[in-house]
Amino acid sequence: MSPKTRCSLVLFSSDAEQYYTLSDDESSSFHSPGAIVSPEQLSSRFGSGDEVGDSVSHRGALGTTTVRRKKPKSRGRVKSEAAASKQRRSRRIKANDRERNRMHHLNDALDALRAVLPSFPDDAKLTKIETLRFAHNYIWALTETLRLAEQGRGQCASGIAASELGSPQSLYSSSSPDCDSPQSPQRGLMCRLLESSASFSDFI
DNA sequence: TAGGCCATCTGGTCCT
DNA sequence: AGGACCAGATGGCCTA
Repeated sequence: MSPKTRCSLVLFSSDAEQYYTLSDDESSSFHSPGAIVSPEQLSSRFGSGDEVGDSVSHRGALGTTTVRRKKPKSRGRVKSEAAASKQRRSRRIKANDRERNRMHHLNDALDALRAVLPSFPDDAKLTKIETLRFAHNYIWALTETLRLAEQGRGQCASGIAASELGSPQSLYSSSSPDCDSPQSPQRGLMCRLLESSASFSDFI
């Protein structure tokens, strides 16, 4: 499935792989939805973490001492609240960025999993839950195939009627495979896979 | 149009 | 303090 176009504002950071998305109220202060904003604009909007902090630490022979900067007599509390707000916003943006990357990595792993699962040309891309269920049942089917092969029965590659194959959707089912049923849909599909899937044959 | 799927944001929690 | 992980909320896109 191709990435869907989103209407939220996308911000590019210095890292080409990273971008930020702002909520509607945030993006409204920039340009129209979908506008690209430079890192300079981003930092001017939210500030950087370096701006936060009102004390300086020194390391000396007697240990670490902290020298507090003189607070301005006026606006002191207002400024610190603003700085704290800026810092929270900065942390939130960083956390959002990490979370986005984390989910991208998770999706990459799901794509990798889809790539090793058998599929047919006319099949639509599996959803996330279908991929996990398919993988679960596929592993079960492989295990069963090996077990039967070890028992020397070898009856799987031929002689399975089409009516026994079951729906491919059955592999996406959330229900556990029926390990005791000799004619389970999973087994039928496994036979179908054995006969038609080159990648699966390579795997075997 | 309702429902499914998805990406993203967000706040909370746990861990280092 | 900051990062990883999680679950809930939200809104967009797509399809029956």
